[in-house]
Amino acid sequence: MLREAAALLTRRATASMDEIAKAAGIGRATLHRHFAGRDALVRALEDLGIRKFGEALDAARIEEGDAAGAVRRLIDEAEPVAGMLAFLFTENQLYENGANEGWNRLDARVHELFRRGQEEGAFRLDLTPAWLTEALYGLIGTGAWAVQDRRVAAKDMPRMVAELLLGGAGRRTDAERRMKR
Amino acid sequence: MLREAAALLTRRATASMDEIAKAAGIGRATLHRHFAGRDALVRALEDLGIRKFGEALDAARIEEGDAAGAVRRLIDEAEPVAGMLAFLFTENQLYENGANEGWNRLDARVHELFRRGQEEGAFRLDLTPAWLTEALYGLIGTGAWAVQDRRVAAKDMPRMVAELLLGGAGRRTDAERRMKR
DNA sequence: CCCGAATGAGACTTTGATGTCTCATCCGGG
DNA sequence: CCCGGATGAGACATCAAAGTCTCATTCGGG
Repeated sequence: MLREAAALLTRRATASMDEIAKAAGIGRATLHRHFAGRDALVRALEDLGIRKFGEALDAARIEEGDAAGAVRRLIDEAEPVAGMLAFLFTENQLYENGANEGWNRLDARVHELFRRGQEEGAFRLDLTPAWLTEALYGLIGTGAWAVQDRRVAAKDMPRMVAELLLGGAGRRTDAERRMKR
Repeated sequence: MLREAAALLTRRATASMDEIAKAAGIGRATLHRHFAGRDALVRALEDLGIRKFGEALDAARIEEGDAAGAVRRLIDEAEPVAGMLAFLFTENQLYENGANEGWNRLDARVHELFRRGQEEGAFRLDLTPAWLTEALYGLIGTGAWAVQDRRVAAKDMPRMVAELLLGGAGRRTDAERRMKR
C-alpha cells in the first residue's frame, strides 16, 4: 500500500488523498484508517525512504574499498528508491519543517564517505563534503525525474549519475585515463 | 512586485496568495488585479524566469570560446536567478502540465552548447547532451537550496556547481592538471 | 486644487480537499 | 454455517485558500 502511494507521489507530489487511495486500489476511508492524515502518510513515507536509503548504504558497504567505488555502489543500490528520494528531497524544501532526525544520520554517513575519499586522495579538496553530499542527492533526484520524463533511459541512470558526479563532463585524454585506472 | 513574489516562492513554494501579497507589500485585491489567479502568477513567473535565463544565456555568450568556459560563464550569469530556476524546475515536475514552450528554446541552446563541447573534444561522449542539460539545471537548483539552508556559502555556489559539473568529484593528479590547463 | 484611476482593507462566496461518520458488504477463522 | 473485524462507498461537516465585490482612501496628472 505504501509502495503504491510512494509510486504515485513520486510522479505527482501534489496528489490528493483521494487519488492516492484510488491508485493504491483501496477506499479513502481505509487509507484514513491506516494513516491519520496526509501528514502522517508523508511521515510514514519519509520513514520508509530513510529505511530504504539506509539499507542502500548498508548494501553498498560504503565503508569498504576505494571511495569512488563505494559511491558507485551506493548510487546503484539507491536507484530503486531514487524516485522516492526525489520526492522527499523536494518535500523537505517545500515545507520548511525541521527535517526528520533520521536524515541526519544518513547525511552523516554520506558526508563521511566523501570525507574519507578526500583523505585517501581520491576526491578533490576544493569541493566540500557537504556540497558533494547535496550534489549526490540532487543528481539522484534529477536522474529520477529525467527517467520519468523519458529524457534518459532508466537503465543508464545510475551510470550517468555516477559518472557525472565522479568524473564530471570534462573529457580526459587517453593519457589521463591510463594514469587513473 | 514580481520580484518579491519570486523571492518568496523561491523560499516557500507553497506560499498562499495572501502571504505573497503581504511579502510584496501590497493588498490581496491588488495582487488579483494584476494576476487573474495563482496559476497566472506562476505563469508570469515562468515567463520571467525564461526571460532571465535567456538573458543569462546571451550574457554568457555561450556560442563563443571553448565550451567549458562557456558553461562556467553561464553558471555565473545564472546565479542570480538560481533560486527562481529551482522553483520553476520543481514546479514543472509537480504539475505535469505540458511544459511552457519557452523552455524548449532555452533547453535547445544549452543542449547545443554541450553538443558543441563534445564535438570539440572538450566533453565526454558517454554522457548525453540531454543528461548534461538536466544535470546543469539540477545542480543549479541543488546549489540554490544548499545556499538557502546555509549548507554552502552563497559566494561559493557558482564555483561549486561549475567545478562539479565540469570536473566531477574525482581528483586529478598534478600531471593531469598540467596537461589540461 | 480637482478628478479619476489605482490601491488597501476587509467582508463575503466558492471551491477543493480533508477528516469523520454510517452502513452494507466481504472475508477468514472457528 | 456463523460471527467479528476490516473494507468500500458515500454522505456529511470542516477548513483553508482562492476568488469576488464594495467602499473609503490615496496618489498623480492636469
